[in-house]
Amino acid sequence: MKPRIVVIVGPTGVRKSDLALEIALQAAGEIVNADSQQVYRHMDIGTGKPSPEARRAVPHHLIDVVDPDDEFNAALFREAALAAVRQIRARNKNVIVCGGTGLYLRALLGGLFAGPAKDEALRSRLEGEAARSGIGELYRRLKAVDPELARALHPNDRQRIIRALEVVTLTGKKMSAWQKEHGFKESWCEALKIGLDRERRELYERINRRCEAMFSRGLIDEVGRLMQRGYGLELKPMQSIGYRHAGLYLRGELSLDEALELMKRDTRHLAKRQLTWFRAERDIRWFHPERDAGEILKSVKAFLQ
RNA sequence: GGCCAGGUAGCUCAGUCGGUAGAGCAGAGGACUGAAAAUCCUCGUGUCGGCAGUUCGAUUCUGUCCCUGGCCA
Repeated sequence: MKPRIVVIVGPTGVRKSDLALEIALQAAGEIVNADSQQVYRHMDIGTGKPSPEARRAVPHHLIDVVDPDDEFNAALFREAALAAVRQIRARNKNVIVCGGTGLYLRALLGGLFAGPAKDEALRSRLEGEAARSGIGELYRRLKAVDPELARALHPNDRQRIIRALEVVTLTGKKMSAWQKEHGFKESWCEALKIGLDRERRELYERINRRCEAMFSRGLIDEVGRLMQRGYGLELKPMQSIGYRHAGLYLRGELSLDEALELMKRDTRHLAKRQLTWFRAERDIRWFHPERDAGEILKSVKAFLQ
């Protein structure tokens, strides 16, 4: 019989973490983080990690598991998250997955096709070509080797075009074929997916205030400390929301106020993309984080027995 | 009080040598299989400040009034 796990998703700032904590306390659970930024050590304020008190009250997994200059991605996430799930279940506790990174959640619940990891050398070669002859050239090549995927991608989507070329050259098999075979079908659990959302105005208000709070709690200093440790602004997690803005401020390219306003805007945009992702998933049950708190707990308990 | 510059999309502004208007940002919607807090796509009708005049026709010209900013009193 497949294990039952509770999954809490939603846009940034909606109040997922508090609710996950509440559920974990009430349902003898432990939390598995599914946020692509909270995995990094030393990045606390800007990623909105749960507080030390919360982490003391309930074990949180997949937080602070890699350094900012370590490689991390959806596949590594899946592996580590599955290991955490095994541990939790060995302890006879319930698994509460909580996070806003749609791809990570999908990778965890449905798997990824067994394609190759990224090949730095190949990628930079393709990047170089794109820079020289334009991404259109790479798109044309993709169209020749994998017309089906090319049709699904926009000619400007350089990231996906390069990944698709990487997959064919490394495996000799079209990415569209990999995808069709796989289809995220590696389901190993039965998930109760709880989506959290609230009125857009209110969500954006919360995001704005949260960004302000992050600034006043010392986001700029946190970024300064990361740089002192030798983590440059070019690193992937240092380019995430809040960190890149603080970096631009520290380099004198933005005023404090501009940095804050841009961070708010980019966070709002992120929330919207997250909502687009999760709305497309048909098996999510949507709730309001406060108004429906009682109902959520009830359905979680019923689901877990 | 006088002079000057403005009042056009939620914001900043462009424009129409008279044929009822368009960019950026904001915002909305969407895509997403090892970079995902990333990457990418789509979406712009609003008494063109009010009233009157000239005109076949005014947001565009004229007059007047109102508002905003600056300078001078």
